Amino acid sequence: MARQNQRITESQQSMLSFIQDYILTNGRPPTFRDIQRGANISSLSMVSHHLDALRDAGEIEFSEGSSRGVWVKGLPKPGDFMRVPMCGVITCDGEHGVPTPDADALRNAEDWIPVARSLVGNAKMEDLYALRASGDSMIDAMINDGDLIIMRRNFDYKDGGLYAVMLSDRNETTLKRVFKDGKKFKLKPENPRLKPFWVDAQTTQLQGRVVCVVRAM
Amino acid sequence: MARQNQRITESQQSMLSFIQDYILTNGRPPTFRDIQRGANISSLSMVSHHLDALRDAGEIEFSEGSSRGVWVKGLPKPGDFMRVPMCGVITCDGEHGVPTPDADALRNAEDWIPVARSLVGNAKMEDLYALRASGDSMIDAMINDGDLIIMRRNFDYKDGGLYAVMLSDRNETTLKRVFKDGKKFKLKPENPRLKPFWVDAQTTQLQGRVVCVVRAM
DNA sequence: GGTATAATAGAACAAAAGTTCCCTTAACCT
DNA sequence: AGGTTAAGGGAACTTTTGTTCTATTATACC
Repeated sequence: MARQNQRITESQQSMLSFIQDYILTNGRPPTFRDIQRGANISSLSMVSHHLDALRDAGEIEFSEGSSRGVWVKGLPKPGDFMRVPMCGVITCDGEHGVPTPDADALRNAEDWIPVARSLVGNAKMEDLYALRASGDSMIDAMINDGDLIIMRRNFDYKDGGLYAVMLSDRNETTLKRVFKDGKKFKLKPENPRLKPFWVDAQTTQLQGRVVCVVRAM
Repeated sequence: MARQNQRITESQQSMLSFIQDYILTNGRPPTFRDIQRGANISSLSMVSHHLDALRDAGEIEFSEGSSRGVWVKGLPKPGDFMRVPMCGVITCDGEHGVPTPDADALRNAEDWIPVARSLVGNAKMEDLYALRASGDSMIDAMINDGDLIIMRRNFDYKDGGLYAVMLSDRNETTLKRVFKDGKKFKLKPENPRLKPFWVDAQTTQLQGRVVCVVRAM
């Protein structure tokens, strides 16, 4: 039986760190010989042994019979993330409003924000874009100056969500929490200290849904 | 000269999509033979040709002479991200306050949140943990019910940052924006409608710094 | 001290994977 | 139609890389 089932030795630990660093640095797993060199293991068979031990200990997993098949458990994989194009600034000063970029603008953006897929639900990458909030005009929606706002085009309407709302009669686009109320929309600022108000559904367009707000500090 | 410097053919495009999908699904790049099978390319030499074309078009990059060396440009790499352990809930009702887990609690957390490294600056992974905000008691700090708060132990003090502040005389821990003001700390709620107040630096401990706030909707 | 057991080193081997060559087919131009 | 050029197909070849085997050294136990 494998004695190493519980604890791993020092050289196995250093091997594990090397493999993790290698993956983080190079974006792909190392070969056995990469590991031998990088973690100062004396022979290839030792690499193989230690890998077995690490797998028994539940630290790594690897697909046998194929190259570069080692992976450190729990390490994030590229598929856990998406890139979202950065498409401008929300000022909400009435003049600019909330920008709604088209497909071309999305594809050719120069700035891309990496975002965990778990944050954006089942949204397709083509439908997502990011905006930067400017000023404190969205403080009612609990959005602060500098916040990153991730928006989704082609959303499925969900009552009570935050939307980029276009009021065509006032020629104004803002972010508000939206509820359907017969032939009217109830627009409710996110801040509970402010009162909701109603608008006519005919003169109202929901241009995008706020999927996520990120504030780095 | 290579004609394909500008545009890529249809089969090259489908090859590119396959490679991207493969990386996202498997977490490592495909081999030439994987590509041949997966993208229905008739021969290995065609795979090689198309890869050259895609590289000339700036769509991919690859390290020659080593296996699984293809990478789609712009695709996020594991090194772009970190995992942050989820360590409980902030209620801020005076009874619980803001939890401050120790190193062991961090390592053995059951839930891990993937976070873009660009969000957390130069913080080490061991110093980061995540909390879930509960209730609207932190609305003054522009933090809403359900928000994900990423905290950092072992921070370097930065004037004007959001901190988990422990007031030992009141036996209370809350999140506030902090400024040094002689021998006192000025604690300023994030909401500009509320007034700041001062506390004695001696009876005050800064237990952690808020690095990032994430709100999924 | 001797024996059994595990750890180690080194090399050879086998499989996987990248590279190249040559011939065929299609497209294009005059 | 003929010739030139690009695209495609297939296979052989070389390098990279995973696997295994055996002889050797260290360790533990009696």
